[in-house]
Order: sequence, then structure tokens, then C-alpha cells
Amino acid sequence: MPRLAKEQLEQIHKERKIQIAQAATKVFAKHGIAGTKMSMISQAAGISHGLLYHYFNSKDELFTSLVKSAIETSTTEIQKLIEWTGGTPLEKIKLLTESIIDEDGAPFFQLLHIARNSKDVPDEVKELLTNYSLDFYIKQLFPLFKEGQENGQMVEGDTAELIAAYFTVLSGVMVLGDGYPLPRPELLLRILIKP
Amino acid sequence: MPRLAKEQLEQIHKERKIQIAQAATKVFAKHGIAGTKMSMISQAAGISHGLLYHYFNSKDELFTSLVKSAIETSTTEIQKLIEWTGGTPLEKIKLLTESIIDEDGAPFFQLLHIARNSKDVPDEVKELLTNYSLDFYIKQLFPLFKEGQENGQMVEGDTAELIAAYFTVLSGVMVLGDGYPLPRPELLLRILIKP
Amino acid sequence: MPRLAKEQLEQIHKERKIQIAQAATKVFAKHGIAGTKMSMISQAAGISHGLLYHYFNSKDELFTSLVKSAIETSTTEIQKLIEWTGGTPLEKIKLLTESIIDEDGAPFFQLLHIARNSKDVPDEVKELLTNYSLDFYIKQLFPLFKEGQENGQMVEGDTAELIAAYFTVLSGVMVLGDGYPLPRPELLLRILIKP
Amino acid sequence: MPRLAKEQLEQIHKERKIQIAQAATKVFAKHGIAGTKMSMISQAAGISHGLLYHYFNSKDELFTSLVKSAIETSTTEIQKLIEWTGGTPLEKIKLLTESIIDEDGAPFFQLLHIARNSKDVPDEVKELLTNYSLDFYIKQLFPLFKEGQENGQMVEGDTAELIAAYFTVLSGVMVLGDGYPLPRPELLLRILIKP
DNA sequence: TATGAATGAGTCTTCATTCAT
DNA sequence: CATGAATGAAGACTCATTCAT
Repeated sequence: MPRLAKEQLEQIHKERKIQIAQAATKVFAKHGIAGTKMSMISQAAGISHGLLYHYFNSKDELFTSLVKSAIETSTTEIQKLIEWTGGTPLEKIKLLTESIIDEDGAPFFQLLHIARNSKDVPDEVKELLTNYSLDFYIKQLFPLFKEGQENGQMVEGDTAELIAAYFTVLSGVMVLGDGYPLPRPELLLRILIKP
Repeated sequence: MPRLAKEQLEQIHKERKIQIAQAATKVFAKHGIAGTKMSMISQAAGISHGLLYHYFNSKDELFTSLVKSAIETSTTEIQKLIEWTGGTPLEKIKLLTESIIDEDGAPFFQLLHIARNSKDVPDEVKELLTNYSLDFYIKQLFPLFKEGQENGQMVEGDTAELIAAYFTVLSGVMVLGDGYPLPRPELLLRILIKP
Repeated sequence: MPRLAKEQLEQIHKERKIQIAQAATKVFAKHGIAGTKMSMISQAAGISHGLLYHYFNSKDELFTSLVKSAIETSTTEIQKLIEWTGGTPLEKIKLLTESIIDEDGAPFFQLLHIARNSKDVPDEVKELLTNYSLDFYIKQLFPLFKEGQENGQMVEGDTAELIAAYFTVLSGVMVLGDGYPLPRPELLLRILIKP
Repeated sequence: MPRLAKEQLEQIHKERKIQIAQAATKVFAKHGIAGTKMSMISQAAGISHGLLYHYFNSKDELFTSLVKSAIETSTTEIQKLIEWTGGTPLEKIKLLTESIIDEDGAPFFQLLHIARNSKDVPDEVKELLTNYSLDFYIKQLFPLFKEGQENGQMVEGDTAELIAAYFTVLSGVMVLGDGYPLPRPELLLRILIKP
């Protein structure tokens, strides 16, 4: 058996899987779990619904894998930002905000919103979400915000509450979707900036 | 021969209908249209699924009626606030924000969010929403915000954009639901206040 | 307890029952068993559906009683005609034909047609129909037709077949209902008359 | 990749659809619309009820398509007979009668009878039936009957009435179904023949 | 008697999933 | 790997029947 062909096939398989996942993320993000039909995903991915099952065993597994990778990505991204040493805390937060708003951060937030609110979420996802809740992000971002408060750029007060509020506002805005215009980052940042 | 007067029966009927509508609002708000099963509503209302159909002809009609009354209520509430002459614009906006956050404004925003984002929304609702979009609220609130800007309490700049941003943030926060803590109004209002 | 009142009440009860039965016959005749809703009957009878159950225990019982009385009536009518001694056989058959066509014989035939063709007919009705099938009417009418053939007025040939044919045609025409114009008896009788 | 050519698949699909339609025709013809359950049809066709919906979108659509093709077939058949030039009018009518009685003309007539008498008929069917009523057949057959009257074979009198009567009798007989023996064509034709 | 609210079994329809080709 | 026919569990909705008033 030709080894190279095999690897190529695996490569193709992996790429196709990613392509399907991207299509699926958008569909789930917009329509919810129950509102998303497997046929909608297969159509969005340009394949037959039967083929979907060569890549994912079930709707549940597909959704679970999307949530998993969303959490992983976000964790990594935030971590990279934290460790980056090229600006003031406020600048970093602005960067974070902009990157979320600019790119397609929306499906990510929408996906998590759905995962948190649906009743028919796979158990595995439920467990994931207990670990990666708001508290998790507060912990990650705490040093950054604390520093911002201490250097006088950001408003004083309970740091955790501030992070929670900002993250909530950001999540909310992202969750809304097309019907609403995304506010400019400057407007959102006013929540944090010391007058 | 009915022991109770016709009017009494109608009264009971109306009250029961409202009670069902309240239960249904919460369920739809949390689970979306497709995610909401009629059995979930009937259970939430404490009745059999069959009885649901004595009060609403179909899931679609039920959902439509909820959206209708949500729009009516919100329009009236805002209008009352506008016409009230007891405070500065900023105080009024604070009151509006608080009343939304405090009471059960959440289901209302969640319902409209769902109505705006689901694909299987009844046509009647689609039409309603074209009329009662963000622009509608911007128009309603414009004088209030304009006045706030002119009296120096609120930040300058494009009034419509400011309203849109504030309303978006508020909507987003309300849509998120239980998983996130509602920020204190003061934090949100910072978006508007002149430093 | 006033005796007279009691009898009056029973009288009223009986009359109401007949009135309901008449309404029900028409509805069943037109819409079939499955197509007939108890609410359609109650509405046709001008009462609430609840009250229906004071007069008939169930839809099945109601339908069964209608079929029973239809069979009884028809048997009696034909018997009366046979025993009547005022005309030639052909005249009698013409009378029979006219009386069926003129009065509301249609619901009767339609009811029996339905009883014969529906799968969800009560067992009691199924049994009744095995006894009162076409053969039953052939037997009843045999002497009349035989006499008509022997006196030269009617076509010769297998008497039973002739009766069956005529009765079938008559039944068929009656079953059709409103969409078709009822043929004049003279036209139908041509099937029987000797040229 | 499909092993069978696209055309073959379509061919199979079409054949299966026809097979289902034939099964459905019989079931509807016997039990009426309300009395026909989709499970009865799927069972008669030897498939699962779910598969039914790959071929027909709904019970209504299925019924409508049956009525459509019944009307088409009958129109074509009659037209062919009219245009055929191989016999006297009476012979043609006899042929028509025989062909209706012999083959499975019964389900066709029963289907139309049901379509005409049910209240829950799809609107499309209602419209079809206004166009293809008795009058339509009278118009089609008028030349044939007129000729038969003029050449002295058939009874005189109002041609349209004669056609109506004959068609009504024929329809009625066909509608009755299994419970009654189909009369020999000769007996029915006596309605038309000049003594 | 009379009404209509209430229940739940039964039917239509959708869609996740399987599998022959 | 790729397709779409096929299945059946689940959910929306109807309606016969019961029962409190």
C-alpha cells in the first residue's frame, strides 16, 4: 500500500473535517442545537448528509467537538495576550476586544451561549462548561485588570466584578448577531477607563 | 346551564391565557423556538398539552402572540418614560436601565433575540420585527439622548450611534441569561457619561 | 314528584334524541365515520358537544343506532309496499323508486354505504350488515319482480340478477349525493321495462 | 459515488412513486380522506411511513396528485374513444361502459366521489373539481350521444339530461364498491336504447 | 340538564441515523 | 469515499370522552 497516498488521504480527511466544523459552527451559532438540522450543516459544507457521518458520529459528537475547540482556542488566545509584553493593560484589553469584534469571534460566543442555555446539550459539554465558566476567564484575566487598575488607567473597585461586567458586556454584544450593529471598541472600553 | 356568569368565565379564560403566556415566554426565551416543545410549556404552566390548544391554536400562534405583547409592552414603557417629566435625561436612562435589569426584562429581550435570529419564525413575526427594529427604538429615544448630550451630562458624538451602542449592550447583557451576572447599571451607564 | 312532569321530560328527551339522530345521519352520510367529528354533530343539532353524551354514550353507539333504525325503516317500508295491493308490480316499483328519490332517502343509502365500507365500524354494525345485505332485499322483492316479469311488463331473465342490478343502480345514484343530478325515475325504470 | 446512473435512480424513483400512488388510490377510495391513515398507505405499499414522505410531501399533496392523475386519465380515455372511428355511437358507449366496469375504474370513481364530498379536501382539488364536473363530461360526450339519438339507436329527448343520467348511474354503480355486484353493461345500456 | 374546560390516545410529519449501492 | 433511500423515535396537533360547575 502506498504510504504517501495514505498520508495524503488522511490530510484531506482532516481538512475536510475542519471545513465541516467551520460550517457547522456557523449553523449551530445561528440556529441553536434543536434548530440545526444535520441537513443544514451538510448543505452548508457542500456535502451529502450521509457523508457527514464519515466525519462525525453524531450530531451530539459534532457539537461537542465544536465546543471543545472553541474553548481551547479562546483559552490559548487569551493566554497569548496575557504573556505578550508589548503594551499597557488597557492597550492589551483593547486589542483583545478588537480582535474579538473584528474576526469571527461571534460564532464562538454564540456557540458557547447556546451550549450554556440548551437543555439537550450532551453531558460532556455540560461538564466542560462547569470548568470553563466565567470564573475561569476572570482568573485568567485578573492580573491584567489588576495591573490596569493599579497604574491608574482603569477605574477602581472590585477587580473581579469589573472583569465579569466587561466580559459579560462583550459576550452579550457578540451573542446578538446580525440584527444589531457592533459598537465601536472605544465605546465599550469606557466601562473600564478612569474618567 | 353554567353556574358562573359568562363574564366570569371569560375572565378566568383570560387569566389562564396570561398565565400560560408567561410560562411560555420563559421557556421560549431559554430554549428557542425549535428547542421549545409544547410539552415543556404545558408542564411549565401545569396543564396538559391538549389544554394548551384551547388557548392557543398552535405553537406559531403562541409564539407570535408573545412577541406581539412583548413589543407592545416595551413600546409603552419607553413612551411613559419619555413623557415623564421628573428628572434629567441621564436619570431617566438610569431608571430605564434599572427597570429592565431589575424586573423580568430578560425574557423579553431573549424572546426578541430569538424572534430575530430563528429561521422558522412565523411570517407575521418577521413583519412585526421589520417595523420594531433597533431603528424604532433609536427614534423613540432620540430626543432623550439628544437632550442629555446638550446639557453636558452625556458624551458628545453621533446620537444615533450612541443610542444604538447602549441599546445593543443592554440587549446583549439581557440576552445572556442565567450563566452571567448582570452588571450594575452604573457600570453600563459609563458608556454614556461624560468624563 | 310530579308524575306528569316526569313523563313530559321523557317525552322531551325522546324527541331531542330523534332530532340529534337526524342531524347525525346527515353528517355521517356526508363525511363518513372518521370524517365526522362529534362537534360537527352537536353543532348540526344545535347543542353543546357535552350534551351529546347525555343522549348517546359514544360515537360508535350513535352510529350503530343510526344504522339500526335505517335498516328497520327500510325493511318496514319495503314490506308495506309489497303488501299493498293497489297496483301492478311495475307501478309499485315506480312508487318505491320515486319515494326513495323524492324524500330524503339519500342519507339512508349513504349511511349504509359508509357502514359497509369503513374499516372502523363497530362490530355490532358489521354483524347487522351481514344479515341485511343485498341478498336480504333481493329476497324481499323477489315476488314483486317475479310477478312483473310474468305479467309481461318487465324484461325476462334471471330475476335475482335483475333485482340486484336495479337495487345497485338505485343505491349508487343515491350514494352520489349533491354533485350529481338525480335522474328521473322513468329513466331508471327503463332497465326493467320490456321494450 | 453512486453505482447506478442518475437516470436509473430517477427511473426507480418514478416507478416507486407510481406504485405508492396505486396503493394509496385504493386506500383513499375505500376509506375516504379522514378514514385513510398514512400508515395504512405505507403498509399497503409495503414501506415504512417515513419513506412515504420521500415521495409525497404530505397526505394532502398525495391525495391531490391522485385526483389530478385520475382526471387526466379519464379525460384522455374519453377523448380517445370519441376520436375513434370504428363503430356506432352505441357501440362506443358500450365499449366505454365495459372498459370502466372491467378494469379498475372503480377506484377512480370512488376517488372523485370522495374528492367531491369531503370537507377537508385540499383547495387545489376543490378548484380542479369545479372545472372537471359532470358538465365537463357532458360536453365531451355530447356529439357522441347526439349522433346516437339522430341515427335512431338511442332514445330521444334532452341529450344533456340523458348523458347526465347515464353518467350518474355509471358513477353511482362504480362508487358502491365490493358490497354490490356490478351489473352487466347490457342492463345499464337499456337506459339509452330505443325500444 | 347544559356547558365547556380538561385529559390523553392516536395521527401526521420531521429528522437523526443507518446502510445498500 | 459518496449518495440518498429507508427506518423509527419524537414532537405538533386533533378530537372522543369525562367531569366540575
